[in-house]
Amino acid sequence: MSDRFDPARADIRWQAAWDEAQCFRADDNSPKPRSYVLEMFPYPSGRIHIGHVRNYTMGDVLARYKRMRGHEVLHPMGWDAFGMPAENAAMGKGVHPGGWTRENIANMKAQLKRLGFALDWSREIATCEPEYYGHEQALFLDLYEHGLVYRKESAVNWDPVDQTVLANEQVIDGRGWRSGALVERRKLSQWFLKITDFADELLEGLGSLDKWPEKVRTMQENWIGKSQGMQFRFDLSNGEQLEVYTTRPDTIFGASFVAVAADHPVAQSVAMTNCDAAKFIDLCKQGGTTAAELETAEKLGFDTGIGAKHPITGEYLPVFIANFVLMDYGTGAIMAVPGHDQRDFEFATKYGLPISRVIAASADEAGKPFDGEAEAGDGICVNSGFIDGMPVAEGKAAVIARAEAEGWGEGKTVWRLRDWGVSRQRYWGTPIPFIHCEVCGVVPVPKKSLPVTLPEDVDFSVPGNPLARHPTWKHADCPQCGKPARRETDTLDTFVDSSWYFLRFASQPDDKPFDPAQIAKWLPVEQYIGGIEHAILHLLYARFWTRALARIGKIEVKEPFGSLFTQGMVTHETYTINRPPTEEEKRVFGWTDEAAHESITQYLSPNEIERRGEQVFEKATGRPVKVGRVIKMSKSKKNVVDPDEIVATYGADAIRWFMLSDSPPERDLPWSEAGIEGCARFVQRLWRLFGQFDASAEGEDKAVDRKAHQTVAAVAEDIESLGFNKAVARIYELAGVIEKAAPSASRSEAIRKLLLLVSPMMPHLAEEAYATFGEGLVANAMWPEVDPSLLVEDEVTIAIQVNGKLRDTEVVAKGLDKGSLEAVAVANAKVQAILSGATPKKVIVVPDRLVNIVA
RNA sequence: GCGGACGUGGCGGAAUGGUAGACGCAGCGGACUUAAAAUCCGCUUGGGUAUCCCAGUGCGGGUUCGAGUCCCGCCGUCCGCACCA
Repeated sequence: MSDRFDPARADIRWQAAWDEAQCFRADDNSPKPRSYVLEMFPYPSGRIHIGHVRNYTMGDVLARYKRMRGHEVLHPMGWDAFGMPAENAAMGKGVHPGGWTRENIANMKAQLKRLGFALDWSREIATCEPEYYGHEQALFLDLYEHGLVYRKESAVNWDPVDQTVLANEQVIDGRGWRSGALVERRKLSQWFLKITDFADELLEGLGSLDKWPEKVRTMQENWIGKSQGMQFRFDLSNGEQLEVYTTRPDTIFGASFVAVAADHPVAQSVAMTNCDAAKFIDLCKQGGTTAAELETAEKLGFDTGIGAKHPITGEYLPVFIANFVLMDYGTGAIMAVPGHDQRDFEFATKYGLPISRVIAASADEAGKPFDGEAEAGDGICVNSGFIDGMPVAEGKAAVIARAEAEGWGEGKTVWRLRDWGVSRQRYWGTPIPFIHCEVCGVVPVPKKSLPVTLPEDVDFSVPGNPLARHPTWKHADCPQCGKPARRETDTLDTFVDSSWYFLRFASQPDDKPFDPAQIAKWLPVEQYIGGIEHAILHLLYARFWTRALARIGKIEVKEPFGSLFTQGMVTHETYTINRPPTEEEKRVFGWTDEAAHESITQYLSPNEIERRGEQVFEKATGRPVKVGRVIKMSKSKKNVVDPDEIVATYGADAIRWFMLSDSPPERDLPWSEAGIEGCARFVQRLWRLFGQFDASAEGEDKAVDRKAHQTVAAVAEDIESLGFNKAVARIYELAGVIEKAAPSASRSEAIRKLLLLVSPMMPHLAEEAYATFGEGLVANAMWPEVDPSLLVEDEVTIAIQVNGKLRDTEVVAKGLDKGSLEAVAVANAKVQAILSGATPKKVIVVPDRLVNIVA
């Protein structure tokens, strides 16, 4: 065995050996217990990001570990290959989205291979290939046949200059990212999936997901947003009725005005005759469509002059059109209670409307003024007629009961969850398989004609949807009447692609999306791993899609992901230097010489800096560099590192080890050059240790045996709970113990165990060393057995406290009874010194842990 | 704005309500070496009148024999918000 482990040679050698032996190919017919380990598949942006390395290393360790425990493991990989970046590349660089994407996939696949992941590449899928999206179209038609797909009008961000629909991320401060034009909300007829039909199920289902993080379940619960409230009607002064919904019927006596959304029919009809109202509605249409934008915008309103008769007091309340009322939630109209809703409070303050208290902590506080903000909390009803004195919950029920008795309203459950709009006015996505016929209306493409494929010859020289302006593609004959008709030119949201890919991984027949029998065998995914940023949308859509397929009888499984883990981001320091502006910049930005002394802050990449002791300098110029905050790696801040370069310098095992070390996997992991060097040193340290394996060594070393068995048991637990950083710490400890131990059979056996323990984490090093043992591939080895009798210690160190403060420790036999422990503690010299003859008031004894003497 | 999380040495972190700082990184000292690298050994929360004592887990309160952990109120940071993936 050579003294140094050479990753450059070993990585390639063992990756080839695994390929050759097809170690990681999942056998659909295996009799072994199954484990489906899945990491969220990547968008093929071109290069693997270090965050991917972290994600896939975690999954890989688990997959390899499960194999060692005798499981048949499905660990697949694919590409979420549709989406905007490919179109942006097409517009920016003049390349075809398909060519660009496929090239990226080839590059990233090679990068993943260099990291030595135990993936079943025979099941690789790319969502942009007709072999995948054709099946998606078929599933979409199945949902359509079962009434789960429909069309309705919905708002999009419209760029009036580029004449195109913008994604939310393309709207910056209310303006289009390319044109700079003020964005408008415009309505288009679009395709929707009836996720709201499943709102109850999706909410209920969360209860069974006990292996999901609590926070993700809470976020989904809030997102679905079930609320029980009251829907009721105001009689308007113009003779019409206005239906409103409220979650707080208990505050009805505090209503001081009524507000409707800008696109509410009442607002529209006012606008017909009142041009100020029409102008106001136009004003409301400015800006983007995101909730954050709508809710942080200044509260604006327009008094329609209409009065709404309060159903209990009979008083007339003014009706406003308000920009903070959402048409999509409830009825698009609200009763506003400024005292107990912050938005209403701000609005009332601005427009001088009454703010009255109807909830208070107690009856005596009925007259208490507000402290500059609404009070949304609990309490009892005050100034509220027949519900005075009732707690909030009781007040709600009483008001609903009265409304129902008098016929002007009723209790109603309302969901925050909206139906899923899947139409995208873009090229690089799954074509929606429908045809618009003037005679027959909207007609599905017959399944035998699937897939509807994207045309290759498209023009990205102007903004907008290339499908819509393609000269021939959209012309198709109506499948029903045969007359010339028009193809749907919208494509599907890419979240649809990622809502069923885990099913296709488990089974991929040519003639249908999947084989239900195989789905039943592999699903649910035993462990799903990905970023927290997918906590709501992707995970909710995938749950919905799975349930929808179950409801229409395509599969049995209802929840796709049995256990979910959300990993943290990889972060890095930022480096900046200040430099004076160039002549060019002075000219372009119009800086005068006086202003030009203000220097420009420029980011540097980790490659462009060097450390000399504590200080950091720019390599090229030697100027001092300012070290900034540790933040998420991003291209704009240049604080990125390239996994390929790391692998080339330190080897795959070192970067894998770094990804698992130190930070708990759910938290952020700060990348550091020093850290990766430490990992590379540990790889070599293990190599030297493995080289000391001596099958002929004799003699027993109980302490080493004990440590080895304890570590095997603990690391197994840590891996199963994805506590990789804890497993890493234990492996360091075991390595330290073995290094200090004298040669013995126990020591050699401990070295063998250590090798097996690290093999899921550093598979190349482990193979290289295991090869010298002559026992085949470690990838096919079994996890070491644990002797339970070696797990327990016979002595323990207990803490001796006086008044909860540590004063000493004592080593005692494990399991010593309370009385003896108390005697040991009281006899302790330091305790005696502190007590100085006094009798303890009380003694608390926790066996094997501590004794606390209360003096 | 709404929803969700997080906060412990110089840094990443460990700690079923029971010895705070395991383990790693960085740093310092030493051994080996002509020298360097590599490797090995030791030290490393702060303060003090230093074999000992005091303080200490973002801040302020509380529960408890005992709180990093539980409760209440702040402060700070991060993530999501439906057309980024």
